[in-house]
Amino acid sequence: MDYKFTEIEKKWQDIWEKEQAFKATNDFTKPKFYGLIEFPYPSGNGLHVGHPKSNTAIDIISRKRRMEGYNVLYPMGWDAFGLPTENFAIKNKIHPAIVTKQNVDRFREQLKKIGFSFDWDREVDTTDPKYYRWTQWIFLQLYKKGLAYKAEIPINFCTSCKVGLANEEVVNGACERCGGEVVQKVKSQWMLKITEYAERLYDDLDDTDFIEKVKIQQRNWIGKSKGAEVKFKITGTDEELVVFTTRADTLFGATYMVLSPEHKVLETLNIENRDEVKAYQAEAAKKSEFERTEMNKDKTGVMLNGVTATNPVNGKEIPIWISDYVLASYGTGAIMAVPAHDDRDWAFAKKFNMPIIQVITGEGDVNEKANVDVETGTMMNSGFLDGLEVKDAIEKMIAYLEENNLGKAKTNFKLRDWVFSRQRYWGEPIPMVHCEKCGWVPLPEESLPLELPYAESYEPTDNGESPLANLTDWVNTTCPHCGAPAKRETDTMPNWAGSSWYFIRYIDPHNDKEIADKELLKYWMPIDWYNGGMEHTTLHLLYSRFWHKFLYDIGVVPTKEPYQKRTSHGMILGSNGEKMSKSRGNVINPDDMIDRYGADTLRMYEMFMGAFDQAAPWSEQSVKGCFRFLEKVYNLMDILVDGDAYSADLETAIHKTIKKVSNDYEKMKFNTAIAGLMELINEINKKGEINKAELKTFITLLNPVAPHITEEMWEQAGFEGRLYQTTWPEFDEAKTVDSTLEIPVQINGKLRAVVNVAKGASAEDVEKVAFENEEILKFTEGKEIVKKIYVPERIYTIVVK
RNA sequence: GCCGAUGUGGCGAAAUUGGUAGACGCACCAGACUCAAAAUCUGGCGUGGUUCACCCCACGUGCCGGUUCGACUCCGGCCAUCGGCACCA
Repeated sequence: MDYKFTEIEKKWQDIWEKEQAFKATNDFTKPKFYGLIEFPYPSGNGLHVGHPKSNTAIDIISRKRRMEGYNVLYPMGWDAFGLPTENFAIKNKIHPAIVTKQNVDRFREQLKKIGFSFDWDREVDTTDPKYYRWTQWIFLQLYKKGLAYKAEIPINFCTSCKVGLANEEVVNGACERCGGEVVQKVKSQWMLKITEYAERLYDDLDDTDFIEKVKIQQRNWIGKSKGAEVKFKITGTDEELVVFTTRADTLFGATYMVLSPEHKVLETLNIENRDEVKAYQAEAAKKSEFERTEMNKDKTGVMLNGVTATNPVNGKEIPIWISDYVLASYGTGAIMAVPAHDDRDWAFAKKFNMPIIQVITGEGDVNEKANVDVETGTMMNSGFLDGLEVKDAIEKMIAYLEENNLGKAKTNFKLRDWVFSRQRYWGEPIPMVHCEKCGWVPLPEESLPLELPYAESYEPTDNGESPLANLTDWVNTTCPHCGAPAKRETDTMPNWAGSSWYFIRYIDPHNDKEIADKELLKYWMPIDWYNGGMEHTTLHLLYSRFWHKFLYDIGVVPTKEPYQKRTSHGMILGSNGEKMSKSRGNVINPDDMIDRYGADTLRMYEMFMGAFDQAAPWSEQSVKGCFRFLEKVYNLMDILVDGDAYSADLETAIHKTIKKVSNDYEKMKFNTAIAGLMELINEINKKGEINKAELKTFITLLNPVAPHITEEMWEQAGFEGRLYQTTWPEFDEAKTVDSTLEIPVQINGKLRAVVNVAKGASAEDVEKVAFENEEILKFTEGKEIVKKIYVPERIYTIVVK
């Protein structure tokens, strides 16, 4: 029979839609499963082959869960605000809303053609005012709790996109999106205090089932360091300089201090060489943060003349420097320099002839090279710490500092607050109004959504203002507080805003009273399984966890964490092994694949191509291999015979396969699950017939991967109801083992024979058979047998001398 | 520099976590079918040696060493590739 995949796939997609096959019900009596994949950004290029990889994986789990009796929520939506759409709109003079609609329609159609079991009734779109009403609402809650604030800060500014960027969006000094040059620019920006949640974002990872890689990357990004703050008196004044150090034990080795050029205290100090300092500050300000970190080989700096500090533990007077190797944005913007045990301080000390004092024992001369290998060691030149082990010395020093009010234990994070303003059109308007009298005033919640006004031109302005600034009719408003004339905020939100909570809206997408119904949230949260790309680990994943924790704190959501489990798929590379990109000309269009081989083949190939979490190159030859397999599957209809129990000669193979496929799907080892099904079909074809019971199990196991062809076969074979409504097959552990076993026999670790024994044979049984074997006798005759080892059902080993 | 991952046939890979290395698929080779080709089916397919052939033997999972009856798997030391972070005190 001909495998007419186009016809079959269309037929079943229509039936599923008509029957609302994958609708999630609010049936609280059933256990729930909430499966999620990152909703796509509907770009003009259409669906990428990477999308189906993630989607199919969770689709497989979702389909399996339904058959296991779960109430499954597997939704889809659109993360549609963002720069590419806006840039496309500017270039082609089409309104971004229209571009978005076109792209969404295309994406939806493409996704439907692949047969994902999404509940399409729950579609969300971040650019829909009914949706972003709640994005704005969340912002207002953040504002009320003091977690959103406006600050004049140097931001990363992309000279090409003309937009401010979060630290996370700057890659090697360039804009993450366009690769344009990023410079520092001081602007008044809305900021979100993600740093207030740093500790919890770090610690609560312990309660999740995220894959280890994701946890580690998040922890590194949050960058927790335990240490101490230490106060240094500025000699002859009452002023103090506070530094942060992770190595309080090395305080006796601090021979000078360094301040960042931006340090506030510099304004008030009585510096003799003020001009020199000013010149250095100006120089540093010109450089971008990237340039400052790039030029890290050569240390520069200026010593403050006429100002010194006192080392609090030994009373020594030490000089103070400014240098751009000290960052204003981390710790206190000031450090104590311990050149003997820090590479950077050492390089600086060498260049400017500062004294180097070794305080921890170790090999090598600290005058030649800093001794930084000081996790262990004994204190020296350190007064009351002398002779202590490093670990104890840190503790003792911190205790000493606290007792004498010279400092205290302190934990610092690398994570910085989230720059939330964008000077762009295509984003959620920030629902704030600036009044001369009242300052920043939030819009009343009832007035939301604050809709994005229609604009003729949405090109960024040259002065770095948002295009909304040109819409004076919209900008000019009245103060919600006092009624006086006021101006709206013209910056918009970053596109991370809409994606930071979308999974909440899926639970109750049409609710116009609240973000989502409490009972429903209680039932559906948390998300049981979330799959997505590693590239979102430090951006989307962290931001959405932050918002979720905030919503938890104000009683909106019932769980501390949004995602119970997070997994990550490997990238699909072009057939040349390089990243797929238009410029490399190695892009595969999923539509082509569906036209030529069908959606089931596409789905199956993407699951079969390699380990799920690893990158793998595209191979059209292998796509054909999967197609051939599905043809073979379809041809099982030609050899179908009656039978309502597994036949004796296939029983073991089937039980084995049920076990393997069930386990492998759960572990996302889709490639080996499929290989298992291939093995089974090879065995069936060797036999030349399959009975109905066997077919039923076979197509049920394959269904999550290839839902269309299997549903069609289900109908053709005359099984009752629909395959998507059936239950997942069970296996009998006892029947997964063959009745006779092939036991390899090794002598001194080398395979010498394979013997057959019955299932459940004892070591004595195996020994008996083994020593009847000619090969074995050949190698054991006349030798002393030292040892015999039997690993049940695995291997039999003889050691001879 | 730091953190993480990876390294196995011509290629994508697998190995129940210490127990027959290379399952499954691709490519390739041979045969069948065909006037022929495609498709399909059957068989072969790590390297080397030996043999008419079946058999058999040795070697083989990035490199060096170790533990073990037995190592892709564990331990120690390197090398390479790819990600992420990077003057974070």
